[in-house]
Order: sequence, then C-alpha cells, then structure tokens
Amino acid sequence: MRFGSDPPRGPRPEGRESYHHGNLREALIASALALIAERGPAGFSFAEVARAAGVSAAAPYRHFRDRNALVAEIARQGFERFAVALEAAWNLGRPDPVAAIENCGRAYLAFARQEPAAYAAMFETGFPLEEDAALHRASDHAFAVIRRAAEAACADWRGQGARPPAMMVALHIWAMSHGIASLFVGRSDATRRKLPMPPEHLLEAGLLIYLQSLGLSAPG
Amino acid sequence: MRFGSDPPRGPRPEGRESYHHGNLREALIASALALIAERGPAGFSFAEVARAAGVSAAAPYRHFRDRNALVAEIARQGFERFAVALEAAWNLGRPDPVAAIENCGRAYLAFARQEPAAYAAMFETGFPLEEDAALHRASDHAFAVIRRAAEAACADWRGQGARPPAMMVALHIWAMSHGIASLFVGRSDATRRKLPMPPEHLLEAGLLIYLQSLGLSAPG
DNA sequence: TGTACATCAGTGAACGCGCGTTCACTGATGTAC
DNA sequence: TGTACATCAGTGAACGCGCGTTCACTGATGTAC
Repeated sequence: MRFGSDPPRGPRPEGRESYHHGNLREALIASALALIAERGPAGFSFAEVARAAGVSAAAPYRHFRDRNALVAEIARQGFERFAVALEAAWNLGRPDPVAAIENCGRAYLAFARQEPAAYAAMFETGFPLEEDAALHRASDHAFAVIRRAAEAACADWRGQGARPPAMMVALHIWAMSHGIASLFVGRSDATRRKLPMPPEHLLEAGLLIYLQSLGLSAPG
Repeated sequence: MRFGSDPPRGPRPEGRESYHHGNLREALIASALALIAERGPAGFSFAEVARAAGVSAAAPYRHFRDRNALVAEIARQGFERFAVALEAAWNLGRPDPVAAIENCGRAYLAFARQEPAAYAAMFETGFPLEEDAALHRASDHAFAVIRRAAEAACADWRGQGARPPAMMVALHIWAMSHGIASLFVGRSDATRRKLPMPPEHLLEAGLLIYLQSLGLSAPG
C-alpha cells in the first residue's frame, strides 16, 4: 500500500537508505548533544560526531565551519529553549511575582537537569560572546526573562528604605540559581556533590529568604 | 666569588643546565596552570605541558600517571590554597560573623580572579570526587570553612521563628559566591558577561540582603 | 677523602592512531522547458 | 509527462600532524664502606 506522501523508493526508517542524509544538520546536533552529555563539551572530536551520525568525516563541513561552530550552535539553541522555559515558568507573573520567580528557579534547575548537555554548552565552554552575535542575542534573550521578572517584583515593592534596583535583584537571582545548578545539578551524578536536600528545595528557600529581606514577599 | 651553598658546577638560573631537572613535578604543575589560564582545563595535551616545561614528552610519566592525574593534582592543591584563603578571611569570625562572612565572599572572588586556572581545574573539570580521596578531602576542607562560618553566624542568631539550619546557610553562601564567580569573574574578560557593577559589590549586597533576612545582621 | 654501586629522573626514538582538512568525485533532487 | 541540466549533499582517499605511550638507554645523585 502506497500513499502520495511516501518517499519515492522503498522504506526509509531511521537509518540511511539514501545517498543524501536529508537532515544531517539536525542529526549532527543531536549526536553532539549525546556526546556532550556523556563526556562534557570538550570530550569529543568533530570526526566522532560524524561517525555517530553515520556519515563520513568530511560531511559535517557542509553544515558547520568547524567543531566550535557546532558547539556554539548548540549553545545558541539551548539559550533559546532556556528562554522559552523561563518565560513559561514566569507566566506573566502569575499568581504573584514572588511565586512566579520561584517557578522560574524550578524551571532553571529543571533545564539544567533535563538538558545537561545544552546547559554545559551554554555555560561551560567560555565562548567569547562578542564574536558570535547570534549566540549573544540568544543569551541576552534568556537573561531578559529574569530581568523582567525582577522588574515586576520590584514594582510591587512595599518595604522601607530605598527601592531595590531591579537589575541587581535579577543578577542575584541568576547567580543563586546558576550556583546551585552548577554545583549540585550536574551531568553525571558521580561528578556532583552530595546534598542533604533536593537542589530545588535549596534554591526555593534561598530565593524566598532573599526576596523577603527586600520586602518583596510576605514574611512567613 | 663562590659560596659554600653554590651548586657544584657553573651558574644555574631558570633554565636547564643539568641532565636532571631537579623540580620537574612543580614545573609541570606551573606550566599546566599557565596553559589552563590561557585555554581552559581541556585545552592542552600532556605532551604540550612537557614541551612548555622544556622536557621530553616521556618525562612527565615519572611524576603523573596521565594528564588527568596532573589536572586532579592542580585541583587538589587549589582547594588547599582556597581553604587557607577562606580561613584567613574568616579570621575566627572577627570582627563579627556577618562582616567575616563578607570577607570570605571577597576572598572567594579574589581567588577566582587571581587563580583562574586553579579555579577552573577545581570547578569545571567534573572529576568524580569518589575516585580521588585526596581531592575529595581537599574539597571538603574548603567547604568546611564556609560551613563553620555559617555555624558561628547561626549561633549568634537572634531573630524570630525557627533558627536557620547552618548547613543550608552555608550552601546558600557557597552557591551565591560560586554563581557570581563563575558567571562574572572568569578567565578571559572577553568570555564573561559585562556587569554594571564590580562582582565584589554584587556579592556583598547579595550576602547582606540574605543574612539580614535571617536576623543574622543588624538591618541597615 | 675516594671509590663502587644502586637508584632514579630524564632522553630520544619508535609505534600506531585518530584528527582536521582538502579534493575531485558521485549520485540524488529540483526545476525549466 | 519526459528530458536535460544545475545544484547540492555526501563520499572516500589522501595528506601531514601531534598525541599518548613504551622502551632501552644514559647520566646525575646519593650512599655505603
């Protein structure tokens, strides 16, 4: 039985049946993500990615200038997905800014846990952001979500003394989240330190204590 | 003019004059630190370290099983110096625990700034601590300083509600410090993000806000 | 003080290997007519 | 619908290179007597 949308000749499941791969660019990214998850962002060669994608060593050059360009693209896509996840967790500040910020914190750790390879490519490679405008934009895009969350929270502020600067608050939230993610939510469990509590609880408590101090949350 | 303590033959400044190097182990560590500072903990080969130390490619095997053993040793020594620096900053909790904790924060960032290579070896390599007892001990040793500081601060606690658990406070301090260090105090300036303020100020403010909330610091 | 010897740190040649990169090529796809 | 042709993605062979690792060696150092 054949349908109009079938490919011209024979079956074509996962593997290669055609001279052309058809989707090599995405396949290379997927293979690289798997290798990063296993061995870290510096633990594989360009040739190895090609092999993992079932393609000759010369093929990747049709899609990426070199290994770095591939990893940078992985980081860029990671930042975009990261921004989307944070945005969804923020959920326009509902039910209230502080609760929404805690949701962002959970989303932050969930991303580090579920996409450890992308997270490593984003934060552990040390690419100079100045040299890759697209990467820089994607990274700014993710931070902008946290920044807007901090601004919304600060707008709600009803404490005493000076109003806390939203930029500073955003940076503190980011630093605390990233610190916990990178110390305790790593790639291999063996690599990371043991914790007496789930990282999510640790972060939640930290954010709550911090935000309370600013008069941004009703004291418990 | 000759002195009794002179080496037996001729001058012996930095380079090699003797068949034996005399201090190759330390020289390899120094060369590796320089290479890490330049290119990150994964950016060099074992042979390259030997070359940088002015020695044949086979020589390092007399001192380190392989490249990983060398980097692990660098991380271990780094943790020991880190512990010493934190201990000095803590200064037995003087003049008071909160001020002393802020000094620890400054020392934390100072270490990341002045010893970026060691810091990278300590936190960016992902060695499984279970497999290297000496490294694990050194790392615990550094954390113990922060932990003792948190305990001393919590002992001083005079707030309302439940007394904060010192372990949690220690982890929050560590996470905030590490987050700021790893996001904003990196190896090459080009790599790290731009900040509207010095990282030291950011960390100081963050710790103060956090500790105030726990009733550990006189509200400003 | 001198000599013989054991120990040990570094040499340099050798090996096989995988990598990065280039190149002319080939075969699949898409399109103009 | 069929044919000719341009485009393009992937091939596989080739190259030089540096790496990791081993080995028998050599020359410096330290020590026993």
